[in-house]
Amino acid sequence: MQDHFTHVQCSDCPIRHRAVCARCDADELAQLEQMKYYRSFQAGQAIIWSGDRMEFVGSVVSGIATLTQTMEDGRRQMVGLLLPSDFVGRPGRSSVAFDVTATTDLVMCCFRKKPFEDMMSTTPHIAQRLLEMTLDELDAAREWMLILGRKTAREKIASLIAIIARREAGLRKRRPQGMLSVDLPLTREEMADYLGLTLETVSRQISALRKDGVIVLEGNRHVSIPDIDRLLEEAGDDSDGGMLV
Amino acid sequence: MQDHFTHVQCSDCPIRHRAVCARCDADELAQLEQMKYYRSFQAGQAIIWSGDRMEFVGSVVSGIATLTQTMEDGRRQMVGLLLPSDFVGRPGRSSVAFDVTATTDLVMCCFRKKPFEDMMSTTPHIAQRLLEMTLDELDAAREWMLILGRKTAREKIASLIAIIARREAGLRKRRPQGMLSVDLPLTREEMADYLGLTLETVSRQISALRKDGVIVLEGNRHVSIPDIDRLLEEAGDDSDGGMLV
DNA sequence: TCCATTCCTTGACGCAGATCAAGAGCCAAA
DNA sequence: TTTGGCTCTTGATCTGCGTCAAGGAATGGA
Repeated sequence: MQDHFTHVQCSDCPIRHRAVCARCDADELAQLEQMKYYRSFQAGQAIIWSGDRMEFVGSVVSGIATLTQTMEDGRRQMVGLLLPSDFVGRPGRSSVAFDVTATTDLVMCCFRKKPFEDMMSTTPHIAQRLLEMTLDELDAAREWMLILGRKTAREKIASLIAIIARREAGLRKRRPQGMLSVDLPLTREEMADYLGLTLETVSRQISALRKDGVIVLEGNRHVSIPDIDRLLEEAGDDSDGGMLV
Repeated sequence: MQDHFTHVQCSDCPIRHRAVCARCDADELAQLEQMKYYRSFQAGQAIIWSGDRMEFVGSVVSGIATLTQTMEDGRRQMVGLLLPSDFVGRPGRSSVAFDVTATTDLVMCCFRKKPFEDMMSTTPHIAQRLLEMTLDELDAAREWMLILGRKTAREKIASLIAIIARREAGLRKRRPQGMLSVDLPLTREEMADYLGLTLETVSRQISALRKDGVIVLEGNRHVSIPDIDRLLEEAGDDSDGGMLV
């Protein structure tokens, strides 16, 4: 069931052109090839706990992970959603501030932290790409803050579906044709943690969007979107801001 | 009233050791010195509008700016708070996604975008420092997401005061002695935009924290904190997480 | 000195979303 | 086939915060 990835050549890697190594040339890739190793995680398994000493950094190759923060009384907020090619870990700091958890079976391409940091200081291509990725994440976090702070429950759900559709579209090569459709990679509870809601409210709002014809459900997890502009309108986004398609 | 900053030597600059230029050596500083210029903004004045073409990047030298996002119907969320030494602008992208506004009189040290980008690609010290600063901002954004998504109004206010106290403490050299005290650099409405609340709720919760002795007000803007641990407890933070003092 | 403006506080009331509760659908193990 | 464990849906009720409204305090300009 689970891919094995005992060792894949970087040149054959599915995330070769999107990950931290995207700008590396053949020499640099060979150097990374030396220090990398693959690691698999099962759905639900912790990758790192907040406060843990972290001995590696790396990229998600396949599967989905979440970054969450939990308060003492159990309230929980998701603060990052990691798809293939996303980077895990913070160079220059010994521990993480958030829990990282695999929500599906997942494979990571790991680098031991020290050699990677050393390489980063001598190889501008890596630091440059990591800066670019971090700036993108910061933009996404800020968009997310608007959702958390100011949007209604219905708008939050519509926004989440739009975001997932956009990210899925970005990962695939081909243009989506026909009706746009998305597999939600999260349970209702995880969506609630993403959006600062309860799982009951998530369920109710999904039902409401379905009744109103904004989305079509096939099973619990699969969503078709008859009219993407309608969805973006429900999300409260500028009609042009989507840059989807 | 307003500082003039016609031209300050980098070596005398108050943010020399915290800004994007922190790691630059004398040569690199001389190069930056060539391309920099100062620009002043009045309280309330826009620095850049969302979507504008941006012809410069730069550092806040003195004063405070906010980064905000606004929905079509006027709902507004602050997504960044810029204090002296913070960086404005995104290398490698031609426009900004957020409104940047001076909330006090403010001085920026600006670099024209193109020469700065060119220098970044040849001077690792700048890209490295910018990466570090961006990672810090991302951490702050994620902490903020927990506040927006899961905290109560009272916890939000306590968290904001704690954050401002922490950042002010970071900017000053000397250890604060005696009772910790903070000047709120924001109006009630700006605090509301920061926290995803209304200004009325902000006002009510500040009054409540005052009545309960968690904070002491002197005027509307000045807050003293008799017991920082009590404040952090009210903020819902781990007692140890503060790293203040 | 007076007035206008901006910022802040406080009260009354309503509603969106939380909480509490029950049960349905689905899958895997017994 | 039954049982137990998830995940999800839906209903009833409660409550924290938003909304609407009025007025106070501070500041600056005429």
